[in-house]
Amino acid sequence: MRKLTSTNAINEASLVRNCGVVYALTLIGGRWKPTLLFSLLGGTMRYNQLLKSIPGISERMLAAQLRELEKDGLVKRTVYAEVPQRVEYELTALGMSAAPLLRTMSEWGNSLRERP
Amino acid sequence: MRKLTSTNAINEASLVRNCGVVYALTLIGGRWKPTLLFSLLGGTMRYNQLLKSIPGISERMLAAQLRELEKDGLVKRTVYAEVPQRVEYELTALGMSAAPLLRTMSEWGNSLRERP
DNA sequence: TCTCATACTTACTTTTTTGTCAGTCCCTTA
DNA sequence: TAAGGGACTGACAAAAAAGTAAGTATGAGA
Repeated sequence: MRKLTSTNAINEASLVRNCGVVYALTLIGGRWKPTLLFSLLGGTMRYNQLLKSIPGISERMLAAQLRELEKDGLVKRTVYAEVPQRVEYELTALGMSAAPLLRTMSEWGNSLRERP
Repeated sequence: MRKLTSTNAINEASLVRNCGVVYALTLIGGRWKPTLLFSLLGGTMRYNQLLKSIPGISERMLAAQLRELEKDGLVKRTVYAEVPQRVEYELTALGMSAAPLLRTMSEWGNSLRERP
């Protein structure tokens, strides 16, 4: 749970306000978010499909990160009135707009990995 | 302190290994790192100068984030044999190479901020 | 010897994030 | 009536990140 009046929260809020990078990090910086975004760049996926395709992720974290991405408008969640239940996740236009950024980050990261 | 055998650490390590984005986030994702990088993009700065120019940062966090940036090769620390002590921080070539990425992130972040 | 400036450390607490795991809800078919 | 699939949720615990405050190191000059 977040404590809005902690120094930590206040510092973070102020950094987010003043810095687009920090704000971007709140959107894509969660433990499993880059992986989720990459998965969804490949197309729409169901909850269980994501769960099985991402090694190590727990249901709680999957649901939590998806909820955040949805709240931030990067991901759209669609429930189909079927049995058994079917819920699909896909990137919104905003989510798609992260693709170039993810690519840039990935390239920069990988280039820094290979060094003496 | 880090506990190398926690599920958390294992998950993180595996994500870092498989994903350049996650690796990039370990380099620039700390609370104060984007701000520090932006400050240092403006040129060499001393410890106290950074401390005073970044509202809210504590000495512990400043020193810690600088040490991480230095360990990762993004920042160079130079000690001058003077009295009183003088320590300067500047970006390395690797640190400079983050500039386009920071700009991209900043633009993406700021563009997402303005929405209905 | 005492104080000063600069640049940190260290020990400890609080806050936040992540992980574990059992339980829920909604129908449907046996 | 029970079992089953799919998609979660909740309570609690562990780990990690961040914050607080006081202390250390160094040599210079009063």
